[in-house]
Amino acid sequence: MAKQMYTLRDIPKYETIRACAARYPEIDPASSAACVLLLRVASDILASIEDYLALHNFSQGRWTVMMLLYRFPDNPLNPCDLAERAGVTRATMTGLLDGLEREQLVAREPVLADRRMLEVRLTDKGRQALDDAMPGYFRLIRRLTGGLSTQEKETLMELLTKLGATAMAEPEKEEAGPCAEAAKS
Amino acid sequence: MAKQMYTLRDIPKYETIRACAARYPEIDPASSAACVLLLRVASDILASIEDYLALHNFSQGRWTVMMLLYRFPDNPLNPCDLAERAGVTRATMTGLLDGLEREQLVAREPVLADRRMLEVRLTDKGRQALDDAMPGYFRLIRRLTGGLSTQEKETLMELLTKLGATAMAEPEKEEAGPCAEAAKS
DNA sequence: ACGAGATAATTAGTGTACTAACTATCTGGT
DNA sequence: ACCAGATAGTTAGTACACTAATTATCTCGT
Repeated sequence: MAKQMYTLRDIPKYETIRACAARYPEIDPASSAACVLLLRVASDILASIEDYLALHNFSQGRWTVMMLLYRFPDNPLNPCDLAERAGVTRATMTGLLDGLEREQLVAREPVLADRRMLEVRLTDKGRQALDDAMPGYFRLIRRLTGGLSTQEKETLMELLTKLGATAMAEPEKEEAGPCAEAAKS
Repeated sequence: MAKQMYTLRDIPKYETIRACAARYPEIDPASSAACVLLLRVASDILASIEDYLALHNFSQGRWTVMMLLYRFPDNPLNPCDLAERAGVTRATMTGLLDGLEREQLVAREPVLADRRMLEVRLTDKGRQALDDAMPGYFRLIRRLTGGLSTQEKETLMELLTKLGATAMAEPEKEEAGPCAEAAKS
């Protein structure tokens, strides 16, 4: 049942890093240990989530698409929007939508105003599948973070925010066109 | 240059979660937000690392193998050991070793005592490649975590340890055979 | 009003990791 | 001594996400 690991790989083990510290002066053991631990915990949590979603025949990517569509029932999204919001390429989104459409969870429809675009909508079957999976999904997340008090969660989030801000201090590449950018709520 | 994301996908956005909280009583916004942020920061850090490794023609998986081999120069490892330590399946390890061997970074050698097994060793070329990449790798990690003080890193690690312990409270599946388990240092 | 360039979606091809099944070898109980 | 079952490594087939190239459509400046 439990998948080996979805995709976030094992990462050099803590001991490995310590062993190397003797040979490479660049190593800051505290930094390395924090990094490894962060990636490992994230990987474990992600694996749990993937395992749960797999029971409902969703992958993380497909689930993300469904959640996005669920959120904007009135304001249909096109594949380009979805790709940007989900953080994948448009090519990947094509594949995700192919799969979801094959199972009739979503439908693609032409946009009259711009024939390059499509509109993607949840079908009734899709909405149903989402309703079935959603409660358990959020129960799982609550359980996964249950070891921390509210205060601790806040502290964790502060530290992660700080960490994220530093870590992201350079790439932030601009990919392609504006792609609507509507409905920012 | 900067890859879209290696594999850890975007994960439902923070706003998405908040929007859903109104409709699903199971949602604990603090838990969800913490989870999303953790996965997002981990994903960003992982992407930075992958980008760096790609410059040296390593993937995370291949890098992990090289680090493991580097660490046990005297006590050669077999593919099964490597797979277990790296957290991938034996089949995946076969593929990683195929690639590394093709580029002459590692060598497979027969084990006389048990003809089912192989021993994997770093070649000189492999050791050289590792030496080239290692300093920058650890400088990157130090930079990525540079936004946190030593004290903050410690707090973060405590929280992550706690979180990880809870999150991992059930699967922990036993996969296959003992596979040596030697050299635990 | 027309053509260059931008944008949307797709297709083709690659890389990586998984499961399942297969081959070869080893081990231990009778 | 031998065979059932365990173990090591590989192969075959699948899934997913990427880049690059392709096709269709739109937009804007002259």
